[in-house]
Amino acid sequence: MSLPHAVLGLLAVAPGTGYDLTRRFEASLSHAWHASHSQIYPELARLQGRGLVQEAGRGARGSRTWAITDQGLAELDRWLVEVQPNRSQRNETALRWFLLPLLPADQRRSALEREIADMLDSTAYLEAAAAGSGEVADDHPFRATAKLGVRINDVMLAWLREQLADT
Amino acid sequence: MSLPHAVLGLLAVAPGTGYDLTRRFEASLSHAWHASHSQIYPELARLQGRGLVQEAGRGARGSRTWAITDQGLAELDRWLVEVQPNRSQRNETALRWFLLPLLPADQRRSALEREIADMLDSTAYLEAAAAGSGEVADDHPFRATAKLGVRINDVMLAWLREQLADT
DNA sequence: GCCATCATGTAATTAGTTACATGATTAG
DNA sequence: CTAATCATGTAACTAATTACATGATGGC
Repeated sequence: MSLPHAVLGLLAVAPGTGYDLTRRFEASLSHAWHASHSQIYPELARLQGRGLVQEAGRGARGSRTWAITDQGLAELDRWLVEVQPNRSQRNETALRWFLLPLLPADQRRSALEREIADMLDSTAYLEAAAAGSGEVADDHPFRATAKLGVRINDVMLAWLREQLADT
Repeated sequence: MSLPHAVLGLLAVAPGTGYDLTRRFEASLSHAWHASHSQIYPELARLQGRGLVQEAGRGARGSRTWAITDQGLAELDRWLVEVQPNRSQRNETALRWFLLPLLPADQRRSALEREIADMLDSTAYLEAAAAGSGEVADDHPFRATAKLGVRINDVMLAWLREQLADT
């Protein structure tokens, strides 16, 4: 279970409110992890209970800003270094691409065309992130993963076009 | 929720028992979807209830062989063509790579080295699958996704090595 | 006879989604 | 004044994991 470490990681970059974290999951972590506010608020409470985050102040509209503690940083490092990652994955896109050969040729072609269009959208989005569009600090190394995403998309796009040509 | 369609897809390739499907998830679908037998048996019962699969015979040790029905094939096609895929994902590897810059340089280097080793293992496995190692029928186009996996791994490996060089 | 593998299920728990519920502030 | 956005939470439900439970067959 990686949600607590995703939250710790985002708070290690900068403190923030639950609402703020929800947007940061969406903006900078959407290719790696997804979490909605209904998961984030209870998780912040649990992490506080474990001493890994603490309230760093309250703002307007009843907002609570959270910061990672030294214990939280230690736990994040431990997880990155010691815990062997769970490589099993569920990826609906990969599942679809795997099953696409089951479709008759004409339906397969139109499905491939839709996938190509979606992939172009995704690449445009990641290129903006790789160029740095304010979601994270300007020179933050996190942008490296967006660049990786662009390269992976290029490979996937080329593959989709080959499949289309072969159909 | 894609589990029912993953099961239908595997049964569209060939009929099989719940036990058999469990192994096929592991062998040919592990890069796209993961499911254990405790999910598969109840799912087969549900699909039977919806008329999308049917029992195609019983074998030794109380085994039940399942086959997809025409209704099941129609549902699978409909899902592939009409349902817009859920692109939100959770990928622990991507999360780790995203958070790696938070580690001090020496720990980051050893973490990157471990990732490189794991990636080489994964590539070896996928290359065997792309060459065709009996998991699916010999000329089955499903092998195309293994080839895509190899190419993606190449890009990821190059990226990891760049990160290591920059650390 | 015993161990590996084949084979099927259920129960308890944890994780994640969707829906419900409420209220403050700000820009137009 | 009103709509968008900021802001936080809980409840109900669905999906997935881990643990429990049992038994057959085949090779050594």
